[in-house]
Amino acid sequence: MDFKANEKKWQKKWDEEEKFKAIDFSDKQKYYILVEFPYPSGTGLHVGHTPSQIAMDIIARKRRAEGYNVLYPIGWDAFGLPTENYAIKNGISPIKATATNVENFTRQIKSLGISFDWSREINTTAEDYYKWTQWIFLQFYKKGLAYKATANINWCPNCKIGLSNEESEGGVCERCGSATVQKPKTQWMLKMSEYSEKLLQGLDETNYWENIKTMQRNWIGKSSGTLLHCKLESGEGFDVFTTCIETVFGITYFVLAPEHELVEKLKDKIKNYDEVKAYIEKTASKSEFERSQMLKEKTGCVLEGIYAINPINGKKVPVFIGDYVLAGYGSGAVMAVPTHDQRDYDFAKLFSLPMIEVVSGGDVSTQAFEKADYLGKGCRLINSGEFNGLTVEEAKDALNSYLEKNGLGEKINTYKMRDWVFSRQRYWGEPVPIVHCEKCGHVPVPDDQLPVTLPKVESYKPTDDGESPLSLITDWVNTTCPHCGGKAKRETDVMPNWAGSSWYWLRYMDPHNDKEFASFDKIKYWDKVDLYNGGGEHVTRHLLYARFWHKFLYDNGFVSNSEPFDRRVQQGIILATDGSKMSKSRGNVVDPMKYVMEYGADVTRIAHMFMGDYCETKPWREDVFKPCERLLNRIVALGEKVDKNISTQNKFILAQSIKKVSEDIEGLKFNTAVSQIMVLTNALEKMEKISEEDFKVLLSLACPFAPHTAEELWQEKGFEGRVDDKWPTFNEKDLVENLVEIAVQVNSKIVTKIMIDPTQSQEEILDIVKADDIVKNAISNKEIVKEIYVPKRIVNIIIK
RNA sequence: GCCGGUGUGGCGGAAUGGCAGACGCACGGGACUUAAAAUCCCGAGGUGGCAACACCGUGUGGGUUCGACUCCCACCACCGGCACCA
Repeated sequence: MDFKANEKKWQKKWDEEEKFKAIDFSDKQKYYILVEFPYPSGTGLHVGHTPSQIAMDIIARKRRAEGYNVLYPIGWDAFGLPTENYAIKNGISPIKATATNVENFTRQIKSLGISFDWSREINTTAEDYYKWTQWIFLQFYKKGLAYKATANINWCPNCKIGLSNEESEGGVCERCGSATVQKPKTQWMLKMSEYSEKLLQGLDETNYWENIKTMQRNWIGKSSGTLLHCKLESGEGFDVFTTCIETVFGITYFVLAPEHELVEKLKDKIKNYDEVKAYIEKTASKSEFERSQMLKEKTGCVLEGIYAINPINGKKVPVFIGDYVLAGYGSGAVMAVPTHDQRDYDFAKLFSLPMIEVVSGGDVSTQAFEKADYLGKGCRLINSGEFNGLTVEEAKDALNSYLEKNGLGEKINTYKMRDWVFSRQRYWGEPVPIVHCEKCGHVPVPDDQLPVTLPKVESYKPTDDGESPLSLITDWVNTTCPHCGGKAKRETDVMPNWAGSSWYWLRYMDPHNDKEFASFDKIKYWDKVDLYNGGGEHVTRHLLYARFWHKFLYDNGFVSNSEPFDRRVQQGIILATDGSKMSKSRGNVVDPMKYVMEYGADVTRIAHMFMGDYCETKPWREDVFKPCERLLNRIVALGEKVDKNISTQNKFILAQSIKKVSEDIEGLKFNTAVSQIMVLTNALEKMEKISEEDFKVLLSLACPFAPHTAEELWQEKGFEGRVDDKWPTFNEKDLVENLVEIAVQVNSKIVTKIMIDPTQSQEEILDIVKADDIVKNAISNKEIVKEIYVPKRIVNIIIK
């Protein structure tokens, strides 16, 4: 068969008959499969995209054959830096570049025979899409969850440009290689922290892989502890957060983050303010890179003349600032107990500060005796006044109630997860739909004026002060206030790349709706994404952002379910053939289209799946293409052996294959599913003639992997209907072979192998085994202590 | 440092606690061919042996069990994520 010609033929036919169109409100049970939509880069489809698209296509095709109404959509996550940079460099508009790339991607994906419902194609850069991205942003704004605040951006002092985290990995500018610094800038933020607990709890409602849940839990980083209300000698109050309130008697000093508001307030009382100021400035100018270099090396500065009172015992202790205390976590201040916290210990050594041991059972002469060392070991408090003698666990409770009763503290939870910096100083993104009016302040653009479209300028340049390129397009920036009609300026920041992907699965449900982002009825019908496939790198980014938006929409009555995705799975990363990372700069990127051209889509699809475990990281291999091509050719050749007049002689292997292939597809074990198709093919090849049933089962099982060839052979043989009309089933009783070889062990060593009828009773089988000459010989004159029979597998006779 | 994951022939990889190495690749031998490619058949974990066979084998060391790649404990190596989170 000419695979390639055949593939074109079927792809055209599928297109014409809209075979893969998902039907809203169909009576069939719905099944929603989602792959992360690609970023249409200029380099075309690569092997980072193809395995997941093929794998999910296999599941989609199986589900359709099983009678489901499958939604398997595709679209483009097209805002982003590469396109913007490409556009700047070549002086063409990103819109044009995107259109070209999308066209290219579409052609490539279609050539693989992926059964996407193209009628639902979306593009995050289309005005009728980002209109709704902006609309959702405004819902956040109206609920007080979008606000402006000063946050740091990665700034390259050499290029004079703000960089994304990806562009400044390791604290180095991707463009020029110089060290980046943190530059404060007023930016839009989304109050994601408010959803910490909901995002954490919601994981229990999902069927994500356990490791994905764990990663998100760690990222959210909940910890329970005590907020201790403290006072300075001079009366000013401040809070510290601690998870070890049992050590409160061991406080010998406090440390504030350099950015702590109290420092500025105390300016006049701090005797060494010059020194303090210098330290603060030094901290601020430290780049991410420097900070990571300095890791664990403590620095700090005492606030001379400032003392704080330990609320538990009224003791007066000094106050420091130190950059090991993070402004953004807890209350930005810590109580320091050097005996029971290694960081405090290091700091105390540096400044020769006193130490008080308050939990017994450790040795604090050379290092701290930390909570990981003492928790759950029955250690008791010392040097802690009336709390002496309590175990750590008892002391926690006792101290918390004492503090609460006396208004000195309360139990709280804190989270590592921060609010989301939602501004980018870029061109190619969704404009933030806010207008700045001198009189009215921030004014949201009214719904009927959405979308705020990007100005279609011929060229634009990055600014040299860190502002968005949009700020230079004055025609666009100057506008009128929707509220008072006076002069106003548009917000020039755009949204981050993650915005468009934070709700796209909802748009697929109703992609052409111009009244709402998607109708509630359709959202209710399609419900959760049943199976969501994506990359591991998105677990703490996109996947978390998406859940956040979805939960917000749920809380405001726009969607029907509080979690967007039911099952989340990950494909393994494909490495270069030598096991190194694939990258453009190394020039080792594999182009899957090369294989489609050489072998055709079906062989390429099977080869992708046969390469190894779908979920494991693995190098790309070429040596799987030949055997997969051979497999297809052998299946084609088997067609010649089909004899209408015979019935199957292969009940067992057919049943076994249906079971194995079905289960393996469900379990994402595509490699072993292919193996089983090979096993079945091998078995059928050994036959002189095969029945129609034999061949039909083979084609049906092969269809998700090699749909074009399966369709064609089905038609060629004149079988009824289409190959994927139904998924084959089997009878349990066919799974039982009438003769099985079992191993016979004496004292757990194999002595022989015997053919038995597995339907016989254990007694009968043991009798047959013991009648065997070799076995007889092995157990002669010995006492049989125990006999073990594992059905269809093994007999073990224990003798003494 | 913390949290995940992985470790099996020359290679990719299979194995509900039950015959380790399915299915393939590469390899060797053979058939077809003037020859090659393609295709087909046979062989094959390692060591020793002409052989039957024996011994050794799933990162390392222990343990549980009639029986362990699989379960438990300790450790090593590699990969991924987080990382001064109070």
